[in-house]
Amino acid sequence: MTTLSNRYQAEAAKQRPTMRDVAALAGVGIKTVSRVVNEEPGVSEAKTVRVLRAVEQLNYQLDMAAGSLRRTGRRTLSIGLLLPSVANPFSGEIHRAIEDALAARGLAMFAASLDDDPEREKALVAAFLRRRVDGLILTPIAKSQAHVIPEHSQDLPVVFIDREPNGIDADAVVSDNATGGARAAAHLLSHGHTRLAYLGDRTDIQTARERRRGFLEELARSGIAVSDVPAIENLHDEEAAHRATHELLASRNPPTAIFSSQNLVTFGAMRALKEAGASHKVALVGFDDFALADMMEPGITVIAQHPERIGKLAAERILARIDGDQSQPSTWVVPSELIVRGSGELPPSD
Amino acid sequence: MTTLSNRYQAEAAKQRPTMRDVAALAGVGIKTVSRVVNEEPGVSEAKTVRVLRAVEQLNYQLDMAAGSLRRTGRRTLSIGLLLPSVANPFSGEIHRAIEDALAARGLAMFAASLDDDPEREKALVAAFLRRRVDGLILTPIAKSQAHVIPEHSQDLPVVFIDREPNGIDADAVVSDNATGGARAAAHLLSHGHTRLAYLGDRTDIQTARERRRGFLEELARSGIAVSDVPAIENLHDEEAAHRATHELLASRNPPTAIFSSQNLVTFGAMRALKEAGASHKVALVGFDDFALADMMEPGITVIAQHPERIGKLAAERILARIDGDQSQPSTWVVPSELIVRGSGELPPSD
DNA sequence: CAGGCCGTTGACAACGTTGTCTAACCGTTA
DNA sequence: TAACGGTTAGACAACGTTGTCAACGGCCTG
Repeated sequence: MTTLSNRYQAEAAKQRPTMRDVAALAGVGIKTVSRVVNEEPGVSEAKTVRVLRAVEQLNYQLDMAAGSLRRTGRRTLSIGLLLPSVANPFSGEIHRAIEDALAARGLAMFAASLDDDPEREKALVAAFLRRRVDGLILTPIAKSQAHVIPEHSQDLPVVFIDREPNGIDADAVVSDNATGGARAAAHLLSHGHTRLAYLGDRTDIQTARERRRGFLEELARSGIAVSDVPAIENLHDEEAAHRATHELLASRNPPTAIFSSQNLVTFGAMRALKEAGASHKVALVGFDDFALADMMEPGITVIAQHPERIGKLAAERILARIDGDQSQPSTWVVPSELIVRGSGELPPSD
Repeated sequence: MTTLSNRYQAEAAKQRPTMRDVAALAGVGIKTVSRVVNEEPGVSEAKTVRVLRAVEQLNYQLDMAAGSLRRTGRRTLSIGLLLPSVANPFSGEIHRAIEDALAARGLAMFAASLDDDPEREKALVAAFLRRRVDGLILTPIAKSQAHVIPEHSQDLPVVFIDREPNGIDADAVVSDNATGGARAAAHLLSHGHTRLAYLGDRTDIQTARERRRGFLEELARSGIAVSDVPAIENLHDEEAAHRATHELLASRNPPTAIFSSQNLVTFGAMRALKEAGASHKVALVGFDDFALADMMEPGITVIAQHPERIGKLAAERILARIDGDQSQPSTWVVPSELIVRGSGELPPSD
């Protein structure tokens, strides 16, 4: 029975060849095949050639999973990446920068989207853990990352990106969100604005809170009564931001300058300003750069982040940890940068 | 010696727990643990509870790699995705759509960027094969995919996206590139243009050739002398397209309408038109939609592709193949759509 | 009360690889 | 010639899991 079904399989699907097959064809032991395939030294020229020829002939492909099961350290040469969404251009650039750094080491990347959902964060981390990734790079959203990282994985390298983690002591690579917010405030103030407004993302997102804090603190330092500054939050999509901007413009005492703390919010604000014919009247500074910002009318002044630097740094950190770096975890901050394009330099309209 | 080093390891790094550990703690056999963890039937309520408690207590995580090594069919529950670049928004949307469809089945995705480099295509396909992915979804760039897919992987589900493969008979999901190109031509012709130009991507990219073909064939059908239509190709980035557009506008007999066959090319053309003060004079239709196209002045008319539908279809195909669908491979075509926004409806300027 | 059946359970081998260890072989040297 | 060292080679166990199968106990049936 067993014999029959095995034979059937062998004939029907001609099983994928294993090292044993290669060894048989080359007339050597399987360990010799292993040595050749893994480019280990200590195999004679003659046998190396024979093995390689057999590999070629059978089209043999090493099974890394089987190998890493036995290998000391159990390296799978794969790492897990958890992003807000792979469809998000900012995430995409980080992803690419990480890939470039890790591919050079032969590491493959699992990628997944969290949608800023704490439940997904937990489920996807678990899924990657079950696949025994050598490291984890993630954008946290759950309130705490402590119960997400099982204690037994404490030796698993983890690097957080874009947002700092809570309840776990690990490396993080982030933008200088508060400083960037302050930079936006200072820029608008320097152009004479005194009636400003803040439009921001969900308050459970750490970066949104930081940007708001930096913005408002800078205003306070300059003597603006912060209680009078409209701060409309929890705008998670373009439509919400669009509505909020229209309401702001229609209010009794409309702002002469707006700081939008995230791309989709900036888009919503731009659209509302355009519809209201106020693109050239109300100043706008957005957090995070985007394609075609310079092609708008006026060009959109932004606090640009550097996703490629965030990704590169995160990759360097995870590689260092994988290589055994035991130093104290810490947070790396990638500076943001003001890019002047017109919308942020409009003077107060009255 | 061995005992010593084992004990050392056990104490220093407290090895990740295995089923054996869980079984010992719960006082059951390891097969019972396996059954509980994999939610197989045939385990009494009492033992199930004891096993789950032990799993909890040890923070046990199943090792999927070890499991798939033994499991019949060797499913790894992972699939490989090869895109032009994960940083490319079009690719990102496809990626996301695929992820959404596959995550529901517990499949994880390896993602990698090809950069339209045939060598990378080969290397990355091999890397995914070594990891024994259950399926491969890729955007081909090499001249032939035949030697990329080893014969022994013929039972490996493969779906091509965005471009059709050569030298291998497999499922593909693509946009109607030629029809889209023709649609652009017809649209511009219907607005009275007779002096049109084509700006296109590298000619080794199949979609670029198809878009060009569809565009020119439609012009020919309408009696335009195709030999007089400037077709500037091999524009792979924005800067090249920008230069090409300027040259076009400065030529003796400049076109009154431009068809740009790819996003970066469209951006370059837009920028050149703006600099030349011709945004409202020379009509422009781009292939592929992009964020903020409606916010430009004028809005940019495009032939929109549907990356989310391409991704969804590709995911459905790979799942069907994984589930054993043996039907003849074929190509699914996702229709493109003309989106009218202003730039494509400008009349001939003289 | 014997026999049979069913629901549970766990011992065991096997998946494809790599680490360990011993064997065989070669050429040197005493 | 015997002993030795260095190189090459392969037999074997083990990694953590799942498929197979036999054994157990309880219950029903005749």
